[in-house]
Amino acid sequence: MCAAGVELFFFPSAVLFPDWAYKPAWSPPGSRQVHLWHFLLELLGRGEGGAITWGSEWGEFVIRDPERLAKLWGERKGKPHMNYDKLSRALRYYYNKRILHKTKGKRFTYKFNFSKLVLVNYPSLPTCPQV
DNA sequence: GCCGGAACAA
DNA sequence: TTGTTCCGGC
Repeated sequence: MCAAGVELFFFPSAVLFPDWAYKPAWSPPGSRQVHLWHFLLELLGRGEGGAITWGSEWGEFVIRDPERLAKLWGERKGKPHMNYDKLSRALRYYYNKRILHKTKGKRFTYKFNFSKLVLVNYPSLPTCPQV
């Protein structure tokens, strides 16, 4: 079974993203770098509130309060001057990495590529030819 | 708003 | 290597 198979096996039509999927497989003692996609899944998983929510499609999410989300992200990273312009630039770098892509036409709306996230989080899993 | 190049930090 | 900062362009 490859990673995409694992994804299909463990992902039914659930509303929330499973806990194991966004928890780092290994815990670096002390200095763990919190990645943006991990932070977003944290808030989405908690149903944090107005800042960000799941969208209509599977893996799609909508940023309801961009500047508030940016402030939360800035607090997490110790970057007091973070704003949505800079946060969204980081999101755009995910396009080529195939972690995210934009839902065109929908404002503040992006979509996760979950199978890619599984590969990033669990590199020990066998890879698929065309993930 | 959204895109992506460029310089830079960690 | 993952963002952060800045920015011209559409």
